[in-house]
Amino acid sequence: MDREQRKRLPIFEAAIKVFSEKGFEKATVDEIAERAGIAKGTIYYNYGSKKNLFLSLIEEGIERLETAVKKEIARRNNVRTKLEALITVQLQFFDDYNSFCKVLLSEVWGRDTRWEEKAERIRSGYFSIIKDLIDAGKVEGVIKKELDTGTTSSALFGMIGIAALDRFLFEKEYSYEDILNTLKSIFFSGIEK
Amino acid sequence: MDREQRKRLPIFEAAIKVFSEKGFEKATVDEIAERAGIAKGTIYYNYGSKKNLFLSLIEEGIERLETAVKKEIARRNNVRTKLEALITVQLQFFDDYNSFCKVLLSEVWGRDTRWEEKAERIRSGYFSIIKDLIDAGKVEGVIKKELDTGTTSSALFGMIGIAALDRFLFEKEYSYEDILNTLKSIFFSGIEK
Amino acid sequence: MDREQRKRLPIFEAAIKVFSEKGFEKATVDEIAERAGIAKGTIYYNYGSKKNLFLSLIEEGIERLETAVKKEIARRNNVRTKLEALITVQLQFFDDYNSFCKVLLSEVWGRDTRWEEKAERIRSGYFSIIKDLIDAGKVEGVIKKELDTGTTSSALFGMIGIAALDRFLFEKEYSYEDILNTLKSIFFSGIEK
Amino acid sequence: MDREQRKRLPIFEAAIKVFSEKGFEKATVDEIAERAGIAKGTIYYNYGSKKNLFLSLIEEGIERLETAVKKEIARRNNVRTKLEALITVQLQFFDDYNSFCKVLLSEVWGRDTRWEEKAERIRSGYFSIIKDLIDAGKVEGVIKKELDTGTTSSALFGMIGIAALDRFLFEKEYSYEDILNTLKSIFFSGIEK
DNA sequence: GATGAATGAGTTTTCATTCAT
DNA sequence: AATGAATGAAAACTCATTCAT
Repeated sequence: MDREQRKRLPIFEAAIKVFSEKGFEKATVDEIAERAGIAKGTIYYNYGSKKNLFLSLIEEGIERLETAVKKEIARRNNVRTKLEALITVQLQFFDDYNSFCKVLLSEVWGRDTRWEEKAERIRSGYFSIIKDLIDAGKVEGVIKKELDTGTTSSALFGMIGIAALDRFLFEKEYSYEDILNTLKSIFFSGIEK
Repeated sequence: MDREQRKRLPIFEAAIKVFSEKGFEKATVDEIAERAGIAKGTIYYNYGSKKNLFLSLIEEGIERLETAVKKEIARRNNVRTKLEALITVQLQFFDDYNSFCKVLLSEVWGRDTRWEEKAERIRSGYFSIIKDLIDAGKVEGVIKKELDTGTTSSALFGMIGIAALDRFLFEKEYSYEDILNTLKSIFFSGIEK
Repeated sequence: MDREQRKRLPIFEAAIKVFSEKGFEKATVDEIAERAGIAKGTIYYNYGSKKNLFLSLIEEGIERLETAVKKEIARRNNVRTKLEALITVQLQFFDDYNSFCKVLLSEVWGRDTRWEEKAERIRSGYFSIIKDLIDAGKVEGVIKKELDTGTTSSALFGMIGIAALDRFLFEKEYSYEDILNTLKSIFFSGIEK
Repeated sequence: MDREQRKRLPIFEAAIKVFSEKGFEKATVDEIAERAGIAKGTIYYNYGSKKNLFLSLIEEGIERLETAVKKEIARRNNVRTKLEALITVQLQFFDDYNSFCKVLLSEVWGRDTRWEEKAERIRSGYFSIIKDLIDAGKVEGVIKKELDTGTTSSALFGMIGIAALDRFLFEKEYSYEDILNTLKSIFFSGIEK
């Protein structure tokens, strides 16, 4: 860990927690500083502004997701297994970082103008991975050509995300395996017998 | 329109706009009042608090969605067509009120503790409609029994919601028909050929 | 009871309660109206303003005290028994209307400029009764001439008032007789054996 | 004066003035800040709330009174002179800080529930000093045993307080010596010849 | 006479940001 | 590099008062 990280890391972790619990607006820099055990000024020294701290967080989070997804995808050699891997990794990510994902969904997907280009870049960056897979599947002939690629991609992201959040946040008990199998089953072959 | 509505309606409409544009926290009562063309005190006289105004909005919105969905469902006589109707109505609703739905998703589905019981009641109220249909389908034998009902319901809600928002908010051009058909196709028979 | 009183009385009683519980500033016209079971406008129709309602209350209260005191004083024929009567009546009054007296002490005696002439007239009106008795006592030769009349009067008012309030408001149990005897004993012959 | 005091002191002094002139409710944090020559936020940074600022003031004031009283009491060796000292110090205190005392009387003694425990602790703290002296006097045999201790204590506090305030606030001219002697004379040997 | 919906000036409080140390 | 006291703009909310009905 380099010198810069020594201060940045505790801030990062405290920020995730506070933003998750309170949402962007309700979270205060004071509380983040206190939980990180550093002075408020230090946050401004390192990140410049609350907004920028938040964006760094989101960026870092999505990067980790992207990295994990891309790594797993690279290890498979057909669209079907690549998509299965994507679902598994994304679900796992939502499970591991569900409070972060809550923020992601409500603050980044929920808004449009507020986070401007940066949020938009983050969003479309991840989506293009899915889109590329869908398109590849059409070319390979394993995915129905009549499906709209954009809709299919966001539908996949949405079904995993909302289902995951709903399970992880609102239900006390749930079977991770059941969720995963249900999602795969629906996405690949639909609900009908 | 009775007397009570004379002042309440303009507040309602202004509130929807402002909350949609800014989100709950960023929206100010001052702006809502100004846009409604009434004094700020009038909002407090009628709604008691900003939070309560927002909740009334959400409640009214979900009620309209529920009413529309239930009405269409009642007119069909099997699970497949009922679910098709639900998808159609929900997509239509997201199309008609997309800025309202953005708030809905980010403020009500995005948070847990913040809106407490009322938001929770609203959320689970709508979900139980979907769950009942899924369960009925399993009984009828047209839906795979191995699917987890809860996951299936939230997956459906999520795929429609996120796809709709993504299309309606971020894309300039989109085909409503394509989105609808894609969603139905995925949900009922999956993406695979 | 004449027509005017039919509306004024319930307002009066509700006002006493609310002002006593909350103090002048914290008391709201809304609450007074609600407790009186009439519309807010009616209070303004009858009293013109919150301040005026309050002042009417104080005036009426002091008038009752003055009347009771004067009546008892008139029935005695020497300063000693007149003063004893005054102490008894004032203590009784503070016991009967202790919440009203709390307001009296804190809002009228506690302030100077706020209630201006009217409060001042009320205050000095009651004080002059005591002063006259003290002076008469000096002339009669039963009261020490070296005592400052003004100081003696306010000291008497203060010892009764504060003692009464302290007993009636802060102590659960107290003996009315003990308080009365203690006050008389101190005022007439001091604490020393 | 340490660093903390550099900003706290001007706030303190401005607050005393404003609260004394207006009373707690009518006083505004805006005015206190303006008179202290600092920003409004600084008051909240240092005291947290208007209520807390007020309470700190009262606490500090009573502490000074208590300290002064205790110091003088300790220097005397019998109840009579101790009580004389108490009367002198309290009267002096009311003379020096009469505007502060006005607030003290109306906001702390006038209310019950509003300032809750803290105000109650302040009140009973001071009263127990007087009570202890009275009880000691009874034991010593110099004070009449038939007097109720509680009533005697509050009567003493009340006669000094109300007399002082009445003189210092409402009369243009008064003799400090006359007031002091009159109070002592009444309290120890009563008004009668 | 009585009402109560509407008002808007005025208050407390919060908090991101700055900057002297 | 790091700090944290100070700031001030902005926001939610209150409530005495008015006035059309």
